[in-house]
Amino acid sequence: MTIYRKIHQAVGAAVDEAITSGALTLSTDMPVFVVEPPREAAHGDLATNVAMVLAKPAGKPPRAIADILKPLLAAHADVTGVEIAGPGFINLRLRPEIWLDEAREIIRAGTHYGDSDAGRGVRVNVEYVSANPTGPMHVGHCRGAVVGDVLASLLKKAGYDVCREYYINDAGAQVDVLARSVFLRYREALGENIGEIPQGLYPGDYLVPVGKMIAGQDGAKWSAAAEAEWLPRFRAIAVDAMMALIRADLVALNVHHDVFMSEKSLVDSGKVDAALALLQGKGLIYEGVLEPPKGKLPDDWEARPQTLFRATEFGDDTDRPLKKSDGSWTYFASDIAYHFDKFTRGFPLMVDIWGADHGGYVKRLQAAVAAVTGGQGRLEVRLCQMVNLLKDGQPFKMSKRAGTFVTLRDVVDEVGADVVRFIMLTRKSDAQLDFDLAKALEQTRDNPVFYVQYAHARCCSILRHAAELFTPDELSEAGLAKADLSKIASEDELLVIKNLANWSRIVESAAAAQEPHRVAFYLMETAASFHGLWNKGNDNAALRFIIPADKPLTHARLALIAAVRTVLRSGLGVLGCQPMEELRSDATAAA
RNA sequence: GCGCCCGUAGCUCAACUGGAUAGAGCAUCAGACUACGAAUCUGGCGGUUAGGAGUUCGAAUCUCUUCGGGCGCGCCA
Repeated sequence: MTIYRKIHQAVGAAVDEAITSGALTLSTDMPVFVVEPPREAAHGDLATNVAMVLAKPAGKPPRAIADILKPLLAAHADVTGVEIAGPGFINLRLRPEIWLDEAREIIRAGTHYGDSDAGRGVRVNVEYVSANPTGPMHVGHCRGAVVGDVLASLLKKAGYDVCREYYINDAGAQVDVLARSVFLRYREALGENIGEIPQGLYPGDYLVPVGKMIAGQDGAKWSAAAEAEWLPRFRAIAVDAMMALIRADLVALNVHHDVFMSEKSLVDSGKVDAALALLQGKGLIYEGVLEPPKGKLPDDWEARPQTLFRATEFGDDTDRPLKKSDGSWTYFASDIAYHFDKFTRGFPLMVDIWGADHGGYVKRLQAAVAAVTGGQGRLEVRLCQMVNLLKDGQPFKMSKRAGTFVTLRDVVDEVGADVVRFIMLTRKSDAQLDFDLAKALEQTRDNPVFYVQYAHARCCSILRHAAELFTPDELSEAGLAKADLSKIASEDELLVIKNLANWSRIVESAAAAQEPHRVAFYLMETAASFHGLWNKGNDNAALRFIIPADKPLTHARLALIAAVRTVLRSGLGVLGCQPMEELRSDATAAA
């Protein structure tokens, strides 16, 4: 159990005791309170707001409640001091050994340190990327891919049962366009001069090998055929080929999925019809005419009756069309079916990662999920704002093969997957992000990736040097866990451990808020606290980690270093970044 | 016109979801290497949290409103 949880329980027990003894009477249920590190380290080890949240239910001023709880908390074996401060905070001081035990626990747990059961095994489906299978991934997909991938890892670490999913939009009109584009490349492969790629088709030369492949397999049998004859085959082959490109891009970015769900398979299996029939049965579908959209009116707008979903009954601003004028389902309709399918596969909680340009779509799909699951399923959507790609402050253009856009591969080739991943998380996802490829490779303080990697490499460097004084056994994790940590006495060192002990709280709160960027910020903080400690040794040689004349002290400090390294690894693991053993030119990733 | 997101130090951003004196980096000023990597660190300067009103023990955070920026607004996905 973490220190925070332990003390949280102790505070809860103190309140219960006060209620039992009659000192406190609550008019409502016990409110939620927190135990957290105080803003000022001088205020103690931990602080709780319990007296303030109890003020109303107990009908007493916060400080009076704190006075009642103070002696009860002071009696706890781990508490060495209780102070009441400010409007009614209760500040606690703990035995230093508590923190030293935590350092030992970190080394023992390894990168599993920080694992939490807060998610209680709830099954959650995280859907991300879901780029259309019409070409390689472009830079615009980067952020959502990383945010989704890291959020999934974070939820898993926080105790959720996570499924990572990709939705293949292989049923829409854009796949017909893709097939026609490939057909052109097919004729080209047969020796025909196709000239310029017409407007409206995909011009990228990544389609050239697909056309060649079909020409190689099928010969000229399609060249004079009607579109209706060749279209199905070209669609299928083209989608497969594009998904192969996309999967390779995902591998390059170290992004993983458990399930690739095909929209076409959903349509073919009748699940769209079934889901819509379900809504029909609930009386939520009707034929009607929508008001024209406010603001600028589309030129070809005309009022006409449509098949509509009563989204307004579930909080949307207007009812939404389910069928196109040609009678086929809209994308919205198959999306309803898709999310209903997720729900029936056992995911009461669904998280979708979308680009901000889809923001207007959130309400209607949440309305649909509420309707089709009878309120049992919950959809949450995290929107990712745009990334402005720069190099030395100038907009970055590369587009070596794709025609008009910068591919994800261009970016990964330029700076590496680890850097891309980390930088994508240096802002909360609903804020715009400038990504300067030149700065991302700088080895300076203002490059957060480097800064964190440097801290990890420094830990490794110290442990390498320690091999001159200690046996491999003594430097193993088991050996370091046995170090006499009571040698660690300085406030600076304890502060570093207190920061490490925050890791599991960060995991829980970042997972609850679905904000993976908090992990990146925490790692920067952890790196800063460690770099600070390291430099204390410059001013005062007695604070250096390796003191050859005092092996027990050195061993204890090495254990502290190992704990720092462990938490950095654990955090980098969540981010999907490789921790670096060294950052020299011959740098290699940790095994 | 409507909806969503956003507005915090000169710049780029945090603030553990309502907590204490709003914190970091960059820039700027003043300092620290006979070392385990100074690619780092220590300190100073810098704020009416866009403006106004409200909710309560307490607001950057919640509500309303004004201003400013971004995205979206039938039969694209």
